[in-house]
Amino acid sequence: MATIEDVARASGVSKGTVSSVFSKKRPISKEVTERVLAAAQDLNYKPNYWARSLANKSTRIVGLNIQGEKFKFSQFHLSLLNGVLSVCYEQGYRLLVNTLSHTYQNQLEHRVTGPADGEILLNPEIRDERITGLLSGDIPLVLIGRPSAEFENHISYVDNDNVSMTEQITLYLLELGHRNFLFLNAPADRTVAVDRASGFLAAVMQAGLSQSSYNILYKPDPDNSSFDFGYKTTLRELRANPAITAIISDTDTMALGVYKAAGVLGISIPGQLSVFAFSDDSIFSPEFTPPLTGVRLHAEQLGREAATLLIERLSGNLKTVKRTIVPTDMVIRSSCSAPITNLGGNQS
Amino acid sequence: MATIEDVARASGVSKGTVSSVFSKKRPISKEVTERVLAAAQDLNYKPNYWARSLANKSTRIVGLNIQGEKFKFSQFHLSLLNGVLSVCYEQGYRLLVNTLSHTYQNQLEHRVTGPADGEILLNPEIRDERITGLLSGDIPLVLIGRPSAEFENHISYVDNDNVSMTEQITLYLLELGHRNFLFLNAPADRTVAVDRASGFLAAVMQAGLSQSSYNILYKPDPDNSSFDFGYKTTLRELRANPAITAIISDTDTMALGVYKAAGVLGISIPGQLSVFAFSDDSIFSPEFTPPLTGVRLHAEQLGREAATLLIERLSGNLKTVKRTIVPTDMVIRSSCSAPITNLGGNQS
DNA sequence: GCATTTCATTAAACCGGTTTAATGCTTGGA
DNA sequence: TCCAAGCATTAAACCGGTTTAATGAAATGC
Repeated sequence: MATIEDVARASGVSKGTVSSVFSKKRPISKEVTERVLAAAQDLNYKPNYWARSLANKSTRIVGLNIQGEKFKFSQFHLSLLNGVLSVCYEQGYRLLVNTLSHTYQNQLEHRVTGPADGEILLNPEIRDERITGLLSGDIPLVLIGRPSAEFENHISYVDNDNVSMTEQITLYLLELGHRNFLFLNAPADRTVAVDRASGFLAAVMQAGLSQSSYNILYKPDPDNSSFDFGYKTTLRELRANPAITAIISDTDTMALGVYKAAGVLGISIPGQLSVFAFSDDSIFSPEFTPPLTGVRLHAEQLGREAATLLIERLSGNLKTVKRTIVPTDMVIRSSCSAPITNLGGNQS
Repeated sequence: MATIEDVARASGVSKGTVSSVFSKKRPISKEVTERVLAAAQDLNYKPNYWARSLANKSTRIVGLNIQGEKFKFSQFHLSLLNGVLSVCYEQGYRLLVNTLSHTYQNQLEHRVTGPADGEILLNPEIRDERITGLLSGDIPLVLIGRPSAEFENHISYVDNDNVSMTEQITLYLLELGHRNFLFLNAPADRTVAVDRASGFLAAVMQAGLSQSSYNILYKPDPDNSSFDFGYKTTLRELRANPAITAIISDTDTMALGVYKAAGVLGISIPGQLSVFAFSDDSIFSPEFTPPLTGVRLHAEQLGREAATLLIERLSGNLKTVKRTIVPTDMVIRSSCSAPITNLGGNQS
């Protein structure tokens, strides 16, 4: 590949001039510009990305940091990614997906500064090593999801209002008459799970429910299939406690597992069991049988906002820490209804 | 951020030595290594990615080239991406998603060499400018999907056997007794659409069907929603020609649109209309009502193979052009059956 | 008409690493 | 004991761009 030196020589000017022609950072006479461009064309020259990045101290690359171990993109991430990408597209940024195993990254010969100008970090955990790691390299950082309290005032983030949202949807189910809940929550170490649990608890406490009338279970591991978790857990819990009339599920995929379990058990939705799901972002949930009631998190907008926030910061327009709350909205379809009144009394 | 120079000074050795300690490319005495590492720790030093890439002429970044304009990831791409990422993860490569508008990239000041060591190119079109562009920069290239004939022997690619696959599924529908088809194909400028069309045509010709008994329509634009296209087109075509008994649809999302249209028209699936879909990779299609019959393309494996091929090439183990065919398999569920025998005769 | 400003251009330094060729020191063999 | 080989280390060149300070020519002011 031809270098700037070659072009300079071929067009009889200095490196600096060629540089200016390409970067347009300094005026060059029309005549010289044309001569340089012609030579560049001849030699099929393009400025080298890395040399330029090194000198400019900027790459126009945004990093997407997903948790390391064998991560799989889900429906939710898909929308989120589309949001991030659309902003990158508009702003001329490339997106780098960080996918390196911890063992790889911890090897001495692979420990380097990130190639990106800034990072978007997904699914923050309670004490997230990634945050401290990135913070020490002082590259701009935006989270999607709330960080743990210690960082809350030091990092920009984008999130839904998980606490009050969950409180509201629980109230909705309570008003329908439900008194026995199974809450299939996100993995326990993630802040989103904590927030949803506290919103849920606020509502059930307010309604004066006893501890025995609800059960919060956490998806064991991000690697596990949501569908399987929904299916198996529902099967087990519903057998153990037939009094349950409402299940709140982490995602629509998980809800599908709940549907399947209900089918196996011969339990009708919503007649005998109401199902509610977060993350109603897939095109499929309206087509469930029955159509799924849930809350739309607007993953795409979350992605857009996060990318916008980060790029704002990178371009120097934003100095302070900023928090963006993306509103959610409930979409009521047909998977939740009043429970069949059980005249035989409440067993625990 | 501390540089290698700082560390060298602090530990009383030369830059070269520090470099060797970190890159492990040359032995350094244990004593010196420890001294350097201690100094690096003190200064919170990490080698600079860009500088290293520049000197090494390698970035360990794989590029994913999606077509430029306002691309949205679909369910299919999701699986594909997961496949690519899993290989990157194992091999210590980062993934860069190329998302720059053409207008941006064509600006002189933004025309640079790619930051990636190699590229995976998605959805090749008949005469794909991206291919010639990348080829001239002679960076290694792997396609997912068949390139047009001119490149077929010059580029490695991964693909399904679209022609014979489509022929087979058409034969399957023919054997069920269908004689009037609507084929909702991928966008016309993509090679996959050409291949599927020719497989379809081979089967219907073989069966001696006249031109009036089938209709191939192409999704107008990659930006359009598959769901909407499936819905609106089915509505229109089925009204115009009620003789149609089978619809072959590009994706499961599109099939969902077909379902919806059938619902609106009061047409039962599979009783009055059989629906078949490519790309049965989503977790949702088994849960359609009725469960969708389709062909699994194994998008994740396509992604894995492509990434593997590319990385093999990058590490120098592979010199020649290679072609990988990922087998497909039909998953027969309940959306296709024999058409209701129409004793009233065939209208065109 | 002369001093001054403006302007395009350039040589050299710089970004932060890696690598080559040279250096001096220790080993090993005869 | 002497010379060759092996070894860790270093100074300097290099990767391919950008940028600063200096230069000389043209344009401007009075």
